[in-house]
Amino acid sequence: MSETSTNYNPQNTEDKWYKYWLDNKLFKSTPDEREPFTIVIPPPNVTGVLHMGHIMNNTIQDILIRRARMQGKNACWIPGTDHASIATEAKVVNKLAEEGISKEDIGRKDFMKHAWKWTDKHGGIILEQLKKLGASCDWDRTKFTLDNDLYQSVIKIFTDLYNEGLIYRGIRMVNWDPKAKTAVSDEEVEYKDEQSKLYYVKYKIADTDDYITIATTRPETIIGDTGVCVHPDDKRYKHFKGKKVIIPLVNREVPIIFDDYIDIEFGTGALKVTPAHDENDYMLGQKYKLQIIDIFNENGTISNKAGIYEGIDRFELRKSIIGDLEKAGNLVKIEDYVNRVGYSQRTNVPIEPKLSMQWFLKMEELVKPAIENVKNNNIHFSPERFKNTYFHWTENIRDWNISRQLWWGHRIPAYYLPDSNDFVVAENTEKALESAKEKTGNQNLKLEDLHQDEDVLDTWFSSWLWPISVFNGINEPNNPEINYYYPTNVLATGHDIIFFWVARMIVAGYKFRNNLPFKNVYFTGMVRDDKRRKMSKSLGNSPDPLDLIKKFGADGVRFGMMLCSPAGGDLLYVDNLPEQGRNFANKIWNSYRLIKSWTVDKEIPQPKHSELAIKWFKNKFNEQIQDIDKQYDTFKLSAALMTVYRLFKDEFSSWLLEIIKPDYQKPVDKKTYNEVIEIFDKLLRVLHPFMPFITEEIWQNIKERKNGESIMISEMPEPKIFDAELLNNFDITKDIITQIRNIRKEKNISYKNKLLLFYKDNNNSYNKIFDSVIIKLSGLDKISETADKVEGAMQFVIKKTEFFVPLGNLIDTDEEIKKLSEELKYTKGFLNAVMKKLGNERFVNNAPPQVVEKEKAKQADAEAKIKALEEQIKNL
RNA sequence: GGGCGAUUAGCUCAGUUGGUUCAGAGCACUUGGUUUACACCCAAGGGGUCACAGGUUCGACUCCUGUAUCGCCCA
Repeated sequence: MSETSTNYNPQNTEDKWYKYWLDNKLFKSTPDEREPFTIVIPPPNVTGVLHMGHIMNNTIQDILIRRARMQGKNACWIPGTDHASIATEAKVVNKLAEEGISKEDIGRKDFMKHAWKWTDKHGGIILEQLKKLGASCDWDRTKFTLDNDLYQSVIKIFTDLYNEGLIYRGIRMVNWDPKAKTAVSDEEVEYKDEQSKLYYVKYKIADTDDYITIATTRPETIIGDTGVCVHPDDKRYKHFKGKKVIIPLVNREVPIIFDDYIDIEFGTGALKVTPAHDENDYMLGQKYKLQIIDIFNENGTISNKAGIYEGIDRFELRKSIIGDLEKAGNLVKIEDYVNRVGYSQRTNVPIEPKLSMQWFLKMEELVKPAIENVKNNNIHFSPERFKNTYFHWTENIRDWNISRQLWWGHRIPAYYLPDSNDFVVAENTEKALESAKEKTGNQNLKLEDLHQDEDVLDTWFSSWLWPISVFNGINEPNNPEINYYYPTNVLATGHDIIFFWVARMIVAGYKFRNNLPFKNVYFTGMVRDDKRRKMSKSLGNSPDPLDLIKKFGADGVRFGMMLCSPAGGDLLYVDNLPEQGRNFANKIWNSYRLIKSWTVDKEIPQPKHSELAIKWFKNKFNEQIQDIDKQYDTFKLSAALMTVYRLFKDEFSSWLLEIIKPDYQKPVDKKTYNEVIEIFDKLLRVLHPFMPFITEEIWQNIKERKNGESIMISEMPEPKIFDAELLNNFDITKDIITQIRNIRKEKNISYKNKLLLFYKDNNNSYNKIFDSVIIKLSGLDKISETADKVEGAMQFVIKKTEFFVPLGNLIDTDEEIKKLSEELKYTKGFLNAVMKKLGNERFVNNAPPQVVEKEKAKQADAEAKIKALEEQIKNL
């Protein structure tokens, strides 16, 4: 890009520098003697594409990792993807369906070929997109949860846990997703309030003409009923003791049972019991040994078990069964009713509670260290409030259903013996055969005789190992990489997966490494639109991040994202955020252009104002660096960015550069030039983690750099001691300059007309140190002290000092008196409030001495100011 | 139904252990400005009873109780 271009153009620099970083292997990390700083990426779905949430999340990680790298740590950011069992399999199934193929038709082996083909085609796109954002991952370390070593890790862990007796197989009521045809975990069910109906249906009491009426929201499950339950204390039904009822339509005779589980007030106080399709009914069924009739097929249609309606969809049946019940004379009435319905997060169809054979992991013992080490802050959460949610879940932990009825994933290493439900669990087929021979005593057993479990493991059952398995720490627990990089430093992830992933990783860390997986967890919020809706593809309210990068530059997008994303808080995305980022990039660019446009004259001496301004800025810089460090340490990245932003824009550009800027077409002195380049260099470094591209572009140009040098491996400035009094004096200087600027504006006086400034130092408190700066920025001829009032002058008071700017007949005396009187009135009011406090005995006696001292100081200051103001008014 | 959190300027949010830099920032807004780095800019300015009601305290945005509204999690 031409250096004269007044607008920064990111498209000319971003790809260039990313390639430079890659070519010079600057993202690469190998273990060495330095302190490691490790982040593992929350692996996105391998066939997914970048969305705004990824942008925010990965920007945060990149900022942290780039800063650590510049602080001299061995920074390692591991990228990768996960196989997203349900989501990916669903995509492949859909694609095959378009070709008229079902996965059952082609079988497991061929299906897997298709799935891998799909993965190869779409996989990793998201990682390429992250490069556009500037992500400084060590790409040579890219991992995928189905890579051979990661696959083996999962199988090994399953086997070990099984052998320890922590994994078991059992029939359980699971959340069945009839579309994906798999069980999903409790965490993957989303409950929604739904407007529905409550149907009242009467069941005939066997061998009588009596009826009992039940209320249900799910009339289609009537055909699976194997009992009716009432409360033992319910007077209405006492006489039914020992009786049976006839289930309508199917004419099944089932017992009436009595249990105090029943809520007498709800509906009719009589509950139909369907043990196969409701968790509580199942519990009742077990207790009273009721028959279990599973009326559904895997896809949500009616099975042949009930004997009627076979093949009809569950929701179709709900509609049609009502007519049938009415015809049969069993329908009593229908009421409107709001109830909560569980939906599968993956496929968004209503969950069907279903009994099925699943694999479970016992969690009760495993979770204990995970609770303890968050409680004692070994693992720190930011923001801390997420601990509450975390404890609530971990302290009420339930066994984890780890099997999924899918093919895409880690296949459960359980091998069934011939014609048996008995099985062996082993890491590979050879070992399985060995165990099987042992178990059966049949030495002639062949591999073909064994049948491996058809199901795969929950995707999270591989993700929970991620911080360990990316370093191959499961298969080779003592390899140098895992020993060096683990535990990792920070995990940055959305708070929505605190249970799915974060908690389980902590469990895995302690179980398999006896050590925490990460020291800090930075929970991000959700990216929402201006109406606070979550951004999602289905709503169509999310911009394409790559378009944004094209439009505003990666630096601009990163800046916009970070500026408004407090830890854990939601980010309301609007277009003017990256726009602000782009504008700021442009500001930085123009500061560079300004400095580059100066010609340097070695002969001229450094002006006083430049020397002072640079001295001031260095102190300001150190003060601000201290703040920034504190903000980083507490993960307040938005605040840190804001501090850098204001430091650059306000202090550097608007004050320092304006002071040292040479007059038009005049050269700058060598000393000032060198020093401002040094300052600029440091500012760029502080900015670099947030805006890596523009800072590199300018950093490479402000000085001669060697090939392979880069700002991203330069040293991050560290906070040094600063002179607070000097900073304070400069603030007063700014006040004075602002006052004079206001006078110019008010009286319409051009900067071409030089002014005079007099000050009357009443208490010997005015420090003249920055006078040369005031002269330069206010367009003054000179500043002089005066012992008396100055006639025909604009006046103002700062602290205890009176100032005069003589303007002769331009002065409107009445106007001035009015202005000064207003300030006097305000100051008197202020003093009044202070005096009231000091006059309060209880305040003086009870408040700590330094607070009282402060009030007294306020009093003295206000009194001095009042005196000065009264003086000025008298002058007029 | 249970739990957690929020409510501060038009918008998005800071406000660390109650007391001068505690009423703030950015954006938006208003006014003025082509003083040759930047109009993707500069300078100046307006704007809040800190949701409401009580209480504790010499003193409350900050602590306590209650109310209202909203959000999230769990059942």
